[in-house]
Amino acid sequence: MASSASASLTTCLDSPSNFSLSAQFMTSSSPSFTSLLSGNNKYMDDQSWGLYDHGTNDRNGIEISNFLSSQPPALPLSPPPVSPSSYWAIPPGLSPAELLDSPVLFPTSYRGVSGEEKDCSDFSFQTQTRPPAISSSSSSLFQTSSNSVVVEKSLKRKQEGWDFNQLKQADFSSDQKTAVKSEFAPVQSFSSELVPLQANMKNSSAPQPSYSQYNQAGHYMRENGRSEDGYKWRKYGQKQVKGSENPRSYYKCTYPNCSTKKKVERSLHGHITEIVYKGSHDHPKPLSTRRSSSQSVHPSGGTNSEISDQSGAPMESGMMKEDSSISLGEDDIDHSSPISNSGGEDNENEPDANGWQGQNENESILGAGSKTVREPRIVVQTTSDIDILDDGYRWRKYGQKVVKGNPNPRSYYKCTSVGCPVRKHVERAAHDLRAVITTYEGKHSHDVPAARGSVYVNRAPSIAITTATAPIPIRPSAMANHSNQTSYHPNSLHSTGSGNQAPFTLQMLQSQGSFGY
DNA sequence: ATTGTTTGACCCATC
DNA sequence: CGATGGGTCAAACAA
Repeated sequence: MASSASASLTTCLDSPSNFSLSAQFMTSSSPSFTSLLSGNNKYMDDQSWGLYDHGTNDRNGIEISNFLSSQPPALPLSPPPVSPSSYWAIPPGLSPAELLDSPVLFPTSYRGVSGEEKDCSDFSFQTQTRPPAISSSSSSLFQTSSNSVVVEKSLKRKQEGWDFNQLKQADFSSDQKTAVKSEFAPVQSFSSELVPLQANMKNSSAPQPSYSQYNQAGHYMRENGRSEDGYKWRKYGQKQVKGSENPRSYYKCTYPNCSTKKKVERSLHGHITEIVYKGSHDHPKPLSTRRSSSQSVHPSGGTNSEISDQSGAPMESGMMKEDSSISLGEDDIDHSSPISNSGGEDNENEPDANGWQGQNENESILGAGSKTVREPRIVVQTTSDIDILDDGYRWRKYGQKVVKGNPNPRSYYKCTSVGCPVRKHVERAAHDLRAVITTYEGKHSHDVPAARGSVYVNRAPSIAITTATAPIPIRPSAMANHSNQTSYHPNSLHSTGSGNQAPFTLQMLQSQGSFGY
């Protein structure tokens, strides 16, 4: 395929310390996203990959703190109908789940490859997806003939000690690594299981929640019997795996004849530390009762059962098509969660406790590109070139500090838009100055400012992983395939410098709504 | 009655 | 062949 698809994986990080990597995949040579993700993947070793190229991954010693989850591949192996949204649909797994569900780009959080993982055979992505926002949508783009996709990431949180989220850190401490693996499934949507985490992330600033709050993740997962990745799972076993104090749960998709399974490891605090998907769903996601209200009415006036997919084919009643354009709005986010709160504001002062160096002067615009993460609560990106981190928003630098585990200062930025609580911090990877780790927190309450540049250009292939802690409003079209998962990182969506273009164009992305789809 | 979880036992692959 | 460990089964239990 001659298309270059840049895919961003968004994952939710439990804590600021976590970081996700955003990567843009150049598929000109046609490595499928899946292939890229899969272990053994030669592409991972390929120098073309910015991250690896620069040795920013675990192999190089970079440790990433918590990784919440990844998303499974629940996607149809075949490309969706023509809707742009479908292109952007991301597979589940990379939700981690839904994020991965989406075909093309989806922000998935990349936890980085744990040092344990050798030779990058396992490429781990962690994604925490906020409940709705994290839909993995990259399925189409990443769809490949390959049946196996392994996204694994284990990152050790290296940053600790920041008051910023002691709570999170505490949890993380227990989570030595988090990884998401997707086996056999080309696309996945990140499991929504991550959603809870995101919610928690969102509240990072709030009074420290008890661990029990974190455990509420399970709540999301069980809502209506389905996890946030949109599928319904039945737990059929649990074991204590040797070498890990975290119990591993085994789930099967409850859809008739669907053999998709997933293994979920959770920390003692309930955080998902690893998700491994096996198999791929050959059916649409079941409609969730929760969303049914918003989905009940089709624009055309039809009911769910009458909704047609992009190709005009009738949708199976009771099922939600992967690439449906149903939007996951705020309603999908559980704001009532004890842990959820205004997210963002609380962090304002946190830095102070740790030698925070406030700076209100430097206003910097990190991103010129029109694509940006719209509302990821937390987005961590690791790229080989900081330029690709542009997100289109305007930022004001308000502080800088050196965090534990990384000699490089982390600068802190706040969105300059009035009333917008979004913040992000950027730092060079400890082991590779060429790698930049950007973490977003909060969600933008506004659109991306007029882009200085409409086209985002990657100088080098990179892997971007973004994580969001809080639900991100998603436009209907954007969420098409990943209704519940991760937020997409704009950067990942940007076209790369390669001559091969992805099936979608920037315009398509823009027209698709937030997340630059 | 239905649905989902828990948990000990069993199966099987690997060493 | 036995030990080990991961994965699955299925009865019991809970909501």
